[in-house]
Amino acid sequence: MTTFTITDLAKEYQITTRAIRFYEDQGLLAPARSGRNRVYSKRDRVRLELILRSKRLGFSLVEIKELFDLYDSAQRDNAQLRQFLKVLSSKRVRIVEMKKDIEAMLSEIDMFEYQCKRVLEKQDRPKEPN
Amino acid sequence: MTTFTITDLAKEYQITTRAIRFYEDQGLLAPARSGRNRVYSKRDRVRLELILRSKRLGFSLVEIKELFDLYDSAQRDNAQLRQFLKVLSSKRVRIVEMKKDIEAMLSEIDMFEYQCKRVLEKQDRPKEPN
DNA sequence: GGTACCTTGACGCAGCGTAAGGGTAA
DNA sequence: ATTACCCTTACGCTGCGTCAAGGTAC
Repeated sequence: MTTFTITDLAKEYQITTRAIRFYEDQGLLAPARSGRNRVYSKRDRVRLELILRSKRLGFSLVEIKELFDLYDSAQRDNAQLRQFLKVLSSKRVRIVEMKKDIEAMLSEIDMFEYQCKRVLEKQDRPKEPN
Repeated sequence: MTTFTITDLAKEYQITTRAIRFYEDQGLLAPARSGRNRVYSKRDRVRLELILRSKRLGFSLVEIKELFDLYDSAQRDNAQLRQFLKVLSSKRVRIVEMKKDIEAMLSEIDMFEYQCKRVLEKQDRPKEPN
């Protein structure tokens, strides 16, 4: 079994060990222990990846935990599985909204760049040299 | 001149007046006043829109303020304009990264949905009819 | 004199960053 | 004994939400 230490994961994902411990505090991770030390499995690592991506997309830790819990209980409970599907589709809606924000932002950046560059060009050649 | 009250903007963008005042505290907005009351111009509204979109994309208020300040000084200062262009392109990099996160997330949601639905179908028809 | 706005405080919560102080294994 | 990890505890900052307490305009 491949396992990881907390610093392994911290380095791999460019975060602090503090953050990883905090996710555990909040019930998002539950690594095994070897004495006092935390030992992370591949499954823990996958969870951490999901946490980080979700966070980058603006989801709160509470939200992420709810999804994890729902997913876990959906393995045994059919009603929970249907609920999980519902929540998933609502997340999808939000993500599609974000995609729109991203497109809008990119085109705004394009516009700003275009305008700035025109200003600079004008100043480089004050009188258009025919 | 079209102007807006703080509640106008709060309602339009579905945020609290508290948030709008907070952006002012942080130097991101500087509405005119009519007595003690804040009066927002179209330009203020555009700024607010930019703030909100940037925030939804995970930019910090400090970052947004720096961009605003840079943009303002770029109107007069050529070096600042070049600096502004640099910062813009770094923002673009981050946004493109986010776009990848979004695509990854969407395909993960697709996978989860597909798997869940298969489980449900199996349970609806325990023994494949025919 | 309501009610429907506006104002300025101020306290509280989330999500960590950043030491502080200490144990453990090579 | 130093280096290189690991641990827990705790205080501080950001970005507001949410009262509180009051002023102003119709």
